[in-house]
Amino acid sequence: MNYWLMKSEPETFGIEHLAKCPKQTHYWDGVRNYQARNMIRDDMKVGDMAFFYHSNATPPGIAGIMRITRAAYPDPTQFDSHSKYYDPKATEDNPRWFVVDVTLVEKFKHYIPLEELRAEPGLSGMQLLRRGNRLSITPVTEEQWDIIMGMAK
DNA sequence: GCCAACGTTGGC
DNA sequence: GCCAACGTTGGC
Repeated sequence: MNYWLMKSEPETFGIEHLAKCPKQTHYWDGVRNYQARNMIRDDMKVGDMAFFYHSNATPPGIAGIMRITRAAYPDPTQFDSHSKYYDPKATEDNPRWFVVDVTLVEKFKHYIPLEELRAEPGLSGMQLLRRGNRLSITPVTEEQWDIIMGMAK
């Protein structure tokens, strides 16, 4: 089982949006970076757990946790010419972008701001915290997961 | 295949 | 709104 951190801008799709979806489940769309795409397509498995990270928020930080409840399938927004995620080079036979389904597990009572993550010595190796990191999906180690779960209490 | 120009991300 | 970092595009 793997752990992940997934970024989304709460103005567009935040943890409150996921909470209101039927079965608190939705597909995680709009990933348009090949590295992140490959992790979605090849590495994310049903049962994996993920942090829901609010980027471009005030303050940015981790809002809760999700479970991966369906493995990769083609991102429907790539075929929708009205979507901002439309990709004219993608076809149904040869899709370029993928989604997984995520289900809300818990919204943290205590939101963990980025600043707190940076201040935690045990998290110094986290990919999220690396300078210049822009990847919207990053792996998290079990040790990092446990530390952050402890901080959420 | 190089690389300059350009676009995007995301913290501040 | 600024800007550093970095991915993508396209001319050559």
